[in-house]
Amino acid sequence: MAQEGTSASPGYPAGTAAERSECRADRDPFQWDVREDCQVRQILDRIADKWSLLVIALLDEGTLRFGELSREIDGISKRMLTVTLRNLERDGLVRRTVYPEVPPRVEYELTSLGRTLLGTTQALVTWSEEHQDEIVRAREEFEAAAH
Amino acid sequence: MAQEGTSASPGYPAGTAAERSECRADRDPFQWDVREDCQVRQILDRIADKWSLLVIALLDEGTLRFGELSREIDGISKRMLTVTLRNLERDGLVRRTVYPEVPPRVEYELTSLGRTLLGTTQALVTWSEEHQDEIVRAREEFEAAAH
DNA sequence: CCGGATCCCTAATGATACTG
DNA sequence: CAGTATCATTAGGGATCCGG
Repeated sequence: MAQEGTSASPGYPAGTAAERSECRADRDPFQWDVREDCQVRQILDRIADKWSLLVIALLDEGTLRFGELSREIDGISKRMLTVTLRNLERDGLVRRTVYPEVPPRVEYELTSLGRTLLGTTQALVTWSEEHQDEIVRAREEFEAAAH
Repeated sequence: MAQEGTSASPGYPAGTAAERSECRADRDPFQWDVREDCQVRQILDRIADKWSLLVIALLDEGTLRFGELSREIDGISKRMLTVTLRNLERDGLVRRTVYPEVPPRVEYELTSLGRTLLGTTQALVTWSEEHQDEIVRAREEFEAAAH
């Protein structure tokens, strides 16, 4: 338990308070802060993650159990699903509810914060669907050009 | 040259034609295809990439040279910038122009296809900026709960 | 100045076995 | 069922040197 998660769990450089406050400073106004230790970068790294995007998009449909997510997301391992869900829970995007039954049941759903992300993630998915042909074509051309 | 790129270059399973055609099949209509070998998943993996997002967002401002990108994106190495740019070029999102001068000059800009992604990537960045406080708070609560 | 090719190391991820 | 712990693997990414 020392290198889990897309980023380390407790992590972040010690004294980030000062850095955080001047986070958006001394750059031209049209550009957002791209510094590595910036909140935005860290959040982006979590959201724009291979599995996180899929989980969020799936939870659009409503509450799902661990096993359901596991089956829906082709190729994810139990481990990565756990890690991904924990990170999302940690960031307040997903709520985890344990029902003290036997056999145990655990349900996941988007929080209201998580739901504010839905539009954007869906936009990404939609974009991918709409442009996959163009991209495939571009790849073929690129390959053909024998760069 | 055998393990570069966010995904392998020539890659993709051999006979994907059949799979591709039935790609969106036998699932409920409200759900997109999440299969690992699906185009959408592969494209998503490329777009939702730590560096790709940053590069695309930066190229919003216009044409940039390799060195400029390198300096703007805090923490990226020459190598990863090269790899990222080549992937984006390969997918037809970025155009690379070499000027046969000495010293050489290479410029990168979004293609029209790449520009169709801008709205979405910016939305992601904006979302992150707007909600960073909530997320930081959620993390602190989560940590406090000593889960 | 813009990268390509290599070497190398660490972090990320998969597989498996175990538990409440 | 829903994880956790451990081990093994590998792919991501940095450093460096080289060529155009």
